[in-house]
Amino acid sequence: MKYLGGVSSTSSLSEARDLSRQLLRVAERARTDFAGLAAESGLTPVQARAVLWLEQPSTMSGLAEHLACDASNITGLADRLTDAGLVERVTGADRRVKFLQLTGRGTLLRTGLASRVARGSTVTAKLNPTERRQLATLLDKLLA
Amino acid sequence: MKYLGGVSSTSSLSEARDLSRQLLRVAERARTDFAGLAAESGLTPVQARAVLWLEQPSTMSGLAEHLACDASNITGLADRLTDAGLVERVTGADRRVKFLQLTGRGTLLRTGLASRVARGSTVTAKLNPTERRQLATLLDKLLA
DNA sequence: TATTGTTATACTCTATAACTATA
DNA sequence: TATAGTTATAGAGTATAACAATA
Repeated sequence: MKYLGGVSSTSSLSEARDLSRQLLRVAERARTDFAGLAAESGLTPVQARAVLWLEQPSTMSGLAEHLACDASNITGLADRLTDAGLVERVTGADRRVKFLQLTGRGTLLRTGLASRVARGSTVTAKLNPTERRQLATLLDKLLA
Repeated sequence: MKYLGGVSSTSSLSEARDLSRQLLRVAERARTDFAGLAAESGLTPVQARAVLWLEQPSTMSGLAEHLACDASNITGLADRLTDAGLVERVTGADRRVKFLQLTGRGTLLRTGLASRVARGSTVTAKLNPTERRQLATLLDKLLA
């Protein structure tokens, strides 16, 4: 940094670095919170993401895309969710395709998990309405 | 939601839910970005977190605490970083304790990774200075 | 031939429990 | 006895490659 000259360049650089650190810490916190909520439902984080995604039935490759992982992993994931009685495979019209669909028990579990994710977020607790609006705007820009 | 009555309750609930979703998406993005930067250095995300943490030498249990995992995992992690030539074990004054210390190559890699994490963040690119200050304030409150 | 899902394989991360060396 | 690290074991997530069934 000492080679960069201007004071404002230097401070904006370290400011950006600190902001990155903060964001990583918040991301870590969000990850931990989510893992805790998943565990309360007896699920790993990836299983929880899968169950939340399955509000509508999804092909296995669709789930792979959502989870951003190779499609070959979905076989085992679906097996474990099936063993837990949360998911069923339903063959599609194109008989190569299998849809994953929540069972009744899976739907119940998903509903509870989803509401806990919505309520249990650190965000809801620690920010007032104005701050939440501000944050939503900023997050929109980050995701744009 | 239709059983909740007041409009403001309803909208603040769905607002909180949307905000949670946004935060999870940002966290996911941050996670993906970080994994990509780690991979550019030939590291897994956990290995990258370890290397970044080792700016100062750390005991193995200290690293376990930082990574929020059981201490038994650090043996293998340290082995892999050692095999990669990035880390050395140094026995402490209390001869039960081993410090993990970056090698010269590890230090070089850490420096590059750290600067890419700082610069490569989605944050720096997409927000102006005012927005970054706002975001920093809000993240502080989330982490409080 | 191309696509969907499965299987086989290998590596990493993770936890628990039993162990060694040291304090 | 207590602590730091290791080893053994097991389960889960991840990728690549080869395969079967279907289109």
